[in-house]
Amino acid sequence: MDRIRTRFAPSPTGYMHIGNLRTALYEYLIAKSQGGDFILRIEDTDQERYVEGAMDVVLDTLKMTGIDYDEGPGKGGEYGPYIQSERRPIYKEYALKLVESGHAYYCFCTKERLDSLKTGSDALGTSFNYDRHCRDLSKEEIEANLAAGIPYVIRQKMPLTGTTTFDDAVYGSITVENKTLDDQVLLKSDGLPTYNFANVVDDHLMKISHVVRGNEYLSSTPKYNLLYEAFGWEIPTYIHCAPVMKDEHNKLSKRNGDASFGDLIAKGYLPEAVLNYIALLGWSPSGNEEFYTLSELEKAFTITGISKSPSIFDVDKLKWMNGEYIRRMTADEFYSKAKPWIDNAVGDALSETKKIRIASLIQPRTEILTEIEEKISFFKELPEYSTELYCHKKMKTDTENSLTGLKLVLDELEGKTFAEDEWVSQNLYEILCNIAAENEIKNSQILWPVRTALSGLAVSPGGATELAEILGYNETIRRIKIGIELLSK
RNA sequence: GGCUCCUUGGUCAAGAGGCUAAGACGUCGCCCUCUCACGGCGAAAACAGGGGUUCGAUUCCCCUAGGAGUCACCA
Repeated sequence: MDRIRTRFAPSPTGYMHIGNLRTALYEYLIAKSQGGDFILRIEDTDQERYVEGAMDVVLDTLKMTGIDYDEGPGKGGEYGPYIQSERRPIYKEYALKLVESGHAYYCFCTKERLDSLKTGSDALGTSFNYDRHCRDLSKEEIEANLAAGIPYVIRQKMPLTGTTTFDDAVYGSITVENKTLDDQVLLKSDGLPTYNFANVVDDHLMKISHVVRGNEYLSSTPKYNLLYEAFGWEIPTYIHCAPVMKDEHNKLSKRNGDASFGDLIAKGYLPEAVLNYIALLGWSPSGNEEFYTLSELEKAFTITGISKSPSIFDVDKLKWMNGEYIRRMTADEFYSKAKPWIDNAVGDALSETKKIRIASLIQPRTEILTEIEEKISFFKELPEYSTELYCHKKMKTDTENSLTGLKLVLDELEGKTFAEDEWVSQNLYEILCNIAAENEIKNSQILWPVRTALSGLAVSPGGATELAEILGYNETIRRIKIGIELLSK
């Protein structure tokens, strides 16, 4: 069997679509799971869509996710160039070969003629097919038109009868009637190939063995097959993937304002988590394991696990998985990822040690990195809060006993000096619980008021004594006094 | 509209003639607990509908319904 070779062939739009990234992933995995090659080819034959810097988006994404290509722009390879606009002369040459062999023909129809055909078929409510007006022009007519410089396109000459069958590794065998196939344009009047034609030529020339793409191409695949046959080329294995959806009816798309890969990263998702999640969107491993690194995926991936029906992108599950990745990090790893966000939230107010302590508190409470800031900004500045916060049914607290509790704590702590190793959560916890015991009240009637006074929030990343440790003695006393003052009004 | 494809819980999905129809997210409940989260335990929740084939269909076939894709000198 020949070497497995797959390719990712994005058109550079400056937006890394999640569906495209998933296709790239599958292409990479199919190749790598068999020890094959993964090629990057840029399809930029549509000059109108040219976007500055768009190729960098593709390159950066692949780099960030670890999807490394063996051949492609910037890397070279045996079958370059890998940018379609640099391959221009190739396509015409192959189109002409098809004309010679009788599988394609010159078409000199004007835009106006085609438009009127189209409006005619629209009126009938039927599909538009080219009426094959130029299909059987005589050699003389063609020569004359060419000599006169009349613009032309080259069209594929479809068989008029019979059927064409192709096999897809996901969808199985699909057969269509040849008479439903349009004599599609292969070479445009500007001399550039259409996507369908360039794809076939490039895939063959680059020795692509497995063509992986969205299932929107399923219906044009018979035309591909006919092209391969006309050239006498070996037909690749087709693998069509169902789309990634935003909801039941709509694809995930830039038009709908849906997040691109870059957007997700900016929102605080980790590239590994995103990759892991989308690997599972439309593909299922043989066991129940859901967590895979890229190299684990390379081992586990199988084409038979790809599903036929569309998958809805579930942000909730991605979030959960991202949180799971965060929780599985070592404390050091998490701190280095979280540091920019922590710095942003608390500035220089706290020492490095305190920040590390904060990181340890928020690590199990963070699903995406962007949540960090709002969770910890109270360390820097006590928010304004309502005394309602002191009332908690389960803690059996109200504004009155909270005031009492805070006063007891203040009495106990104020004026005392604490060594550094004494002002720690564990020790403070004992002190506070002792206060409760001595006064025969519930622990919660001390702890809840203190936690509330220190955070000014209904929920906080840590309990009373953990917050106190980080805030330090002075700030703790200050915030307790503020609480007492508020409750005394 | 023609052609092609798809259809298991709210979501991702396993299952390939006989199963109490997996697992995960989410939801809900309980436990743990200095709030919340983490963690632990548990619950509710699905084979689109109708016909066949078969001793037996989620699984095979047909039809219906619903959905998607495609029908460009766009990719």
